Amino acid sequence: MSSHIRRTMPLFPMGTVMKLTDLSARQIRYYEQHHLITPDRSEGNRRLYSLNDIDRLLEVKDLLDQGINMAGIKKILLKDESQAEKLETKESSAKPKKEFTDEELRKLLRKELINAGRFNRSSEVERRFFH
Amino acid sequence: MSSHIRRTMPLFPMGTVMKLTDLSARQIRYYEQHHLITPDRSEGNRRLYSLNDIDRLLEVKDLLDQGINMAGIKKILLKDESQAEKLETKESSAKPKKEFTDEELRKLLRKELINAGRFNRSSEVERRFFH
DNA sequence: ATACAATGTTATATTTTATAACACGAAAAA
DNA sequence: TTTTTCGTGTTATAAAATATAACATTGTAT
Repeated sequence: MSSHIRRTMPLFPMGTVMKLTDLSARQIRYYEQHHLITPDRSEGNRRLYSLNDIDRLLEVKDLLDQGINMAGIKKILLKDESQAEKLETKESSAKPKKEFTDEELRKLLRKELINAGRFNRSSEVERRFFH
Repeated sequence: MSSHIRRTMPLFPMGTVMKLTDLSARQIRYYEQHHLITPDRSEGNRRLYSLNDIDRLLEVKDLLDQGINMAGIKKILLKDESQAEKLETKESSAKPKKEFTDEELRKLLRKELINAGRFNRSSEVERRFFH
């Protein structure tokens, strides 16, 4: 209930997020350009990130480390988001909804990653053996 | 165990701490003058506070709200700290401490900070903001 | 009334962040 | 192979956040 507030509260400036994620400012802003995060702004136009934003950035980093490109990441993360929304509204009207833990969300992600991995495997093979 | 790392990692700049504690920059620096906190510094001399620092600031605030003055607060808070120091030095001399790279420390911290709020009830800040 | 404690306010210097442009290596496309 | 595109680095410039220090203010105790 109030965990939503804590996790969405715009608190952390760029420097803190860079340390927590080991991403460069350039990268973080680039992912924002691609709508993977939408940090709030301070009165003076500085970005303020929430815990959710940082989580998302770490997910993006994971996916990138697995060789998935931005198009794939967008597909995965933004799709998962729309699904979660649908599930939430449906469940909340049906029965007292059960919150997803980050653990469960990550599991969902892994599932989709398998598909993404399959999708990309041939190009990986090409990279390793034909070039 | 590694919660010590998470709670002592210098991460938060002044602005974030002001929001988390509802204290003014003036107040925060004043309490530092009185050695109630000793925040780290960035390469460019900006203060970087840890979760422990923020906890301590909230304690100070509570005590002030109870009408206790700085002298009393110092007595109260610095008393059990000297005890802690004794324990620490005793422990650290007992067994050789394990080496961590900055890289590893951040990774650990990141994990625990992001996942903070699942079982851990040890921190006032976490109780207030991250759970 | 004076002195001190805790905090506010203001001014100035330095650091951090925002924005935008250009650059570059690697991979994809042509 | 040559040309694009992608993801990120780098640099320059402007604005915001922070550091420091001095002086001001309010309340409290002496």
